[in-house]
Amino acid sequence: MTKKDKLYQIYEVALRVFAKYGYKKATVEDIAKEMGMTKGNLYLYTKSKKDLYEKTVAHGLLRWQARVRKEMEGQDDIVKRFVIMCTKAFEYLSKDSALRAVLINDPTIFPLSPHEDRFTEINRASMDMLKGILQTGIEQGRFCKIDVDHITQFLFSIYVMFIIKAYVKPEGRSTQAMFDEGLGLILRGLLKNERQAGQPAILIKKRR
Amino acid sequence: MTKKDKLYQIYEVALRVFAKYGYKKATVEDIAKEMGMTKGNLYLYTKSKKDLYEKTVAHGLLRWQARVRKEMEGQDDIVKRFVIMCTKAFEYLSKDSALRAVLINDPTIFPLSPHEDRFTEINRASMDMLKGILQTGIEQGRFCKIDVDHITQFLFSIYVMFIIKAYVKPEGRSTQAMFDEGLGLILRGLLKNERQAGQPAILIKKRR
DNA sequence: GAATAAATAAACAAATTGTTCATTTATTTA
DNA sequence: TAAATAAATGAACAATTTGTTTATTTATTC
Repeated sequence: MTKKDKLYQIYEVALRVFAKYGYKKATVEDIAKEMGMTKGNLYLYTKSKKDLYEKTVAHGLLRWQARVRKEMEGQDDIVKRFVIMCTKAFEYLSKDSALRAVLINDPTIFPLSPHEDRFTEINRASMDMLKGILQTGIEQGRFCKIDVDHITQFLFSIYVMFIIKAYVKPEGRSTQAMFDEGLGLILRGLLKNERQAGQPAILIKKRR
Repeated sequence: MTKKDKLYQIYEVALRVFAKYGYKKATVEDIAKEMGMTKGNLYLYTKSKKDLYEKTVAHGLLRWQARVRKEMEGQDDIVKRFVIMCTKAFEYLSKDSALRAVLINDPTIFPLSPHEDRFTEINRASMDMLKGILQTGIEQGRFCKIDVDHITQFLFSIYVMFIIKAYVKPEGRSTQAMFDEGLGLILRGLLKNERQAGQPAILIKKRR
């Protein structure tokens, strides 16, 4: 087994342990035990507890990102790609309970203010993905000619807000409907008037 | 507020904290904070962390017992009392998630072997309750003339086994059916042949 | 079988946590 | 009101836990 594989395995295990106990109450021995090794050995793979935590969270965020990327690949219609990206990115945390728990325990992972973001690289990549879609949408004449950079920032901010409202500090059950309606509104703002061109309007799948 | 009330409040809070973190990861400061006091002050009410834990668990067990007692009071038919006692005692933990979590985290609280039992006083009282019902059942000619002491031990042992199987180390979903069928069987063994006397047979409510 | 890598267990320092105590703040009683 | 009692605090201390390092052993590779 290569060192990369082992690290992957460690991050998976560590994510579960941090999810279960939270950063403070989780010990490196908890993680080592769960890995079936001694903590001394675990330190061959990591610099410190803090470092292990940050790497573990990054691992979780990257998996989230990769999952969304993969879901999008199937689609070549750029508008549908946009919708899939939004919906899949939003619903992901409902299925990854470990990462969700870690996020609830440490909301600073996904802050509203970019200057407080410890995972700028990862989130920049997400924004680039979004930006790319907006750009090709415009090139293909499907989206209006918007200010791509600012709209990317705008949409990503909304996305972060939704994640916080839905998973990190959940209040009611209305967030889902809010998301569906909000996405519909944004899409209408984004789309060139395809309805007038006789094409059928894009519809967003509503959930129950 | 009297000292008894404060202690009651402390045990309630401590039970929740021990349920959330487990004995090892819970700190007396966690409990003090949740109580809105300093740990120094908490030590005015308790001898040590271990002592607080044991008292807290005892508190939880006594509430369980009291709840069952109260449920029984409504009934004066001794056979129905018996059935209510069994079913309510068994289903209680499904509603007390805090005590259940503490039990899962520390199975030694409710051991199969009486000589490992740290809460003999409480469990003795439960057995006395059971014994009393058997005795009056016999006196009223509803139950067979069984060896009350040994049958009390026997039934209590089965009860402990069921609690472990259903809540402490749950395996499948069949425990509920097992309980219903088992109770039916035991009741038939216990009852004097009322069916031959023309009386309607006692029926146990089956759950879904 | 030498050389390298991976794992261990013990050791140590730093941090946390259990426990005590002198002092302050609040409450009761005279 | 003032003395007396009780309740709460926060700092201090000791004991334990935990993060981190290192010398040594075990496994793998060449």
